[in-house]
Amino acid sequence: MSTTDVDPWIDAETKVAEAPADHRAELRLWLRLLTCSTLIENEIRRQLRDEFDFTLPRFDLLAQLEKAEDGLVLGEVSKRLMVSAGNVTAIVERLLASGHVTRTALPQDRRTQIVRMTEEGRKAFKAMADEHGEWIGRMFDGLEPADIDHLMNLLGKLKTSVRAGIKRGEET
Amino acid sequence: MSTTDVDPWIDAETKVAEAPADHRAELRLWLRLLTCSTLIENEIRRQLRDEFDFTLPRFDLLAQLEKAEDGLVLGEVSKRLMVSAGNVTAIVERLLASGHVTRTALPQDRRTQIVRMTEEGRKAFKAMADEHGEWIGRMFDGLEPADIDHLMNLLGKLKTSVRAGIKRGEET
DNA sequence: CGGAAATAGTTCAAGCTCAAAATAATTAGC
DNA sequence: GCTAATTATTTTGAGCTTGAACTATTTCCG
Repeated sequence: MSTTDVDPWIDAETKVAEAPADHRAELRLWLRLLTCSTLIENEIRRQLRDEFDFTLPRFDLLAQLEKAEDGLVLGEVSKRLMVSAGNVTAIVERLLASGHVTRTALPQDRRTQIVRMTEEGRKAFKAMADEHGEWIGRMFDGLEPADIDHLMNLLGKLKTSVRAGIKRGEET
Repeated sequence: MSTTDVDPWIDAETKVAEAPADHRAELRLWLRLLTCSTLIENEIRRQLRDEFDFTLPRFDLLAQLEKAEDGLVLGEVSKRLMVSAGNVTAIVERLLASGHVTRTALPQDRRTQIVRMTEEGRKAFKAMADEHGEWIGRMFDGLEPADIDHLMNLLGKLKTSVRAGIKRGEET
């Protein structure tokens, strides 16, 4: 039924010759990777909602602003969060309404909007980020420091590989 | 500035005594993990859309049905995909409209609905799954077999750790 | 048996997400 | 200087997602 039953030597030969590679191991790895991030992401959403009545997209946007001291141009936020520009517009709209950020047009180029955290935004973010660190710490608790290091390296390698693969895929 | 500069012996002592752990390395790892899955997921969405005019949630649901020969109860799909029940209802509704699946109430318990793939659904899924494997293969191309093995193990460990951490977090 | 509790799904309102089209402002080329 | 192309963002329409409230059905147990 499956190629895993047959002699590995023959399998390798036929595979190269005619059979399309099945990428079984890669697929399993992708599923496991997805499971991990879904588990973590869902837990963060839940906690953010229960503890702070806040959403993950809003938190993620604030996190970008925290890292960049002098505010960020909308397009830059979109790029960093890997979401569409229209999406950023909508989230900023809501953060504006809740008073976490301000939006100002750049005088020298009135097309571009700069988003900045307000003082209250900064305070609220700090409280959430502290807890957020605890949640992550709790979920990653079963990993040794060496595991963390190793995962960082391997995922770095994967990131590079994925970027290259996407580039190749776009040319099609 | 950071605790990484100081003597590790002193650091460990103060950390336990008073300073809240900052979980810096864990946080960086989580961000990298998230970047990887977002990159991969976005690419799969894009290809699914461009090549087949299909969405990832629909594809994921079909993938669950493919694995389970005799159809699946809605609640089981919800659990496996880690999404809400209402969400599954909506996606099944659309797959029903496009003819990829059927939905039948179980005679012995009329509350439960069983979803099954149709012949056309199975055919459409096969075509997409084949391509899907190629996309994954391309993106994971830069990883050695040993890397894949290693990542599987480490992510398995992470998965266990995360599940345990979530359980501890729920008790709060 | 008969009502209370549990279980399986659906509906709903709000928010997130995208791609495509539209708008507005700037820059480039003649 | 004036039009064309480019750039930054917003708008729009469709689909995904959630938690909470609701409906329908089954099970529990007195």
